[in-house]
Amino acid sequence: MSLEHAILGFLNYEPMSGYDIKKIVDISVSHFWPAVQSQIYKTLARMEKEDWLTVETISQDPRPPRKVYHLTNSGRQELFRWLNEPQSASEVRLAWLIQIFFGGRMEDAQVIALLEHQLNLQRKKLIGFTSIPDETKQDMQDDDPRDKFFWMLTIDYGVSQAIAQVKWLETAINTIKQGEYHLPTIQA
Amino acid sequence: MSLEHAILGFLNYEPMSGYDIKKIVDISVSHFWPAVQSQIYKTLARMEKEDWLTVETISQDPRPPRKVYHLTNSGRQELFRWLNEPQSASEVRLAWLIQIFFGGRMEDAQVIALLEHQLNLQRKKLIGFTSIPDETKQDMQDDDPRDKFFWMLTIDYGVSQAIAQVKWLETAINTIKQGEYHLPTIQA
DNA sequence: TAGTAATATATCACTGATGATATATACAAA
DNA sequence: TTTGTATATATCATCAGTGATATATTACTA
Repeated sequence: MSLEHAILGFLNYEPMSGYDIKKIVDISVSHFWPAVQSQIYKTLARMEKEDWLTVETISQDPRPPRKVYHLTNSGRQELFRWLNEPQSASEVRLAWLIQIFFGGRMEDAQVIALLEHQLNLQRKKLIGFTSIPDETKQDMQDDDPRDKFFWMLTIDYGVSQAIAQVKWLETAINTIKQGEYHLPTIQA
Repeated sequence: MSLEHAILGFLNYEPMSGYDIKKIVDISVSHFWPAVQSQIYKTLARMEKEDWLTVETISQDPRPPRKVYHLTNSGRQELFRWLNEPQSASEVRLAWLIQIFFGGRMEDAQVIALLEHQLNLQRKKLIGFTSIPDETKQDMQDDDPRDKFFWMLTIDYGVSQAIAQVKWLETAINTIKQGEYHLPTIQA
């Protein structure tokens, strides 16, 4: 239910339409909290019922009217209540790792192919991350430098996790290629 | 929909009841694909309808009968079809990172508290990971060494991701404490 | 002796998220 | 000229997953 709170956070910057929110979600938080359009619209409707938002309908005939959402005091309160609430463990679902888990029943070559596929995906992700700042430099010109700092911090998180994953994938591939079925050394 | 395929994988080891599957999921794949009991039972029922499984009902009156599920040829085919299918990007949803994203609208102390909370969670996770092999050593005695190798590989993945996260959290906390709002250096 | 953990399954309301479809206009590029 | 993209919203079937509740016995333990 954190999409609600992400939306509260964005509307705390400035009033926006569902369309605006979809765009900003895509370029900012989507790498750790994706949201499709239908989910955003449904959530906005629910939030309005909860009196966290008010709608300002700006008709622009004959185009569909812009429904610009504004944060209410109640909504702002809910945002800051939630920002103080420690969140429990992060949710992760890795279908590809289920495949690796059952790698014992596959040929080496097949497992390696799956790992190399993930390696490609992670490398592409890394390229995507490093290109985000350039793409959005224009939009971020007038942003608060403190807001910008935390934005960049979340990108840095994605980068560091992707790098760790690339390294793990490379090691795993090499271990299998060398035919060394020693248990990987676990050290914290 | 990968719970289905995880179940196919486990039943490929040997026939099991829903109860057995719940137990083995908890100690093996739950750190990257958690499943509650109701979800497992619902999925088993669906899989039986799809003819991927057959049920052998072993009555043990007056206790509820054990419904032992067996993989069919069709189910085994589906398992190996899926094991060959490259999976797309991994799903991640990190509510706490949404909070950090909006850290610009919080006091430093508050953001640091949130980061330290995550640091604790990750450190506990690491301790949990390193203790898994001891806990399950008995159960794994008679396991295939190749199966065991890939099991340990997935644990190693969790460990490496957790270590990377701990390092990132420590760095982020220090950066904020030093009041240095320089953008973190992104380097791939 | 009372409590609780383990064994084993069944079912249901709910919700977050997905994916598809629909409508309608303006404008730029091929 | 047609195709695609951007603007902007609406709705719906479907599903995976959660959480709660229910039943019923055995066996251990405080």
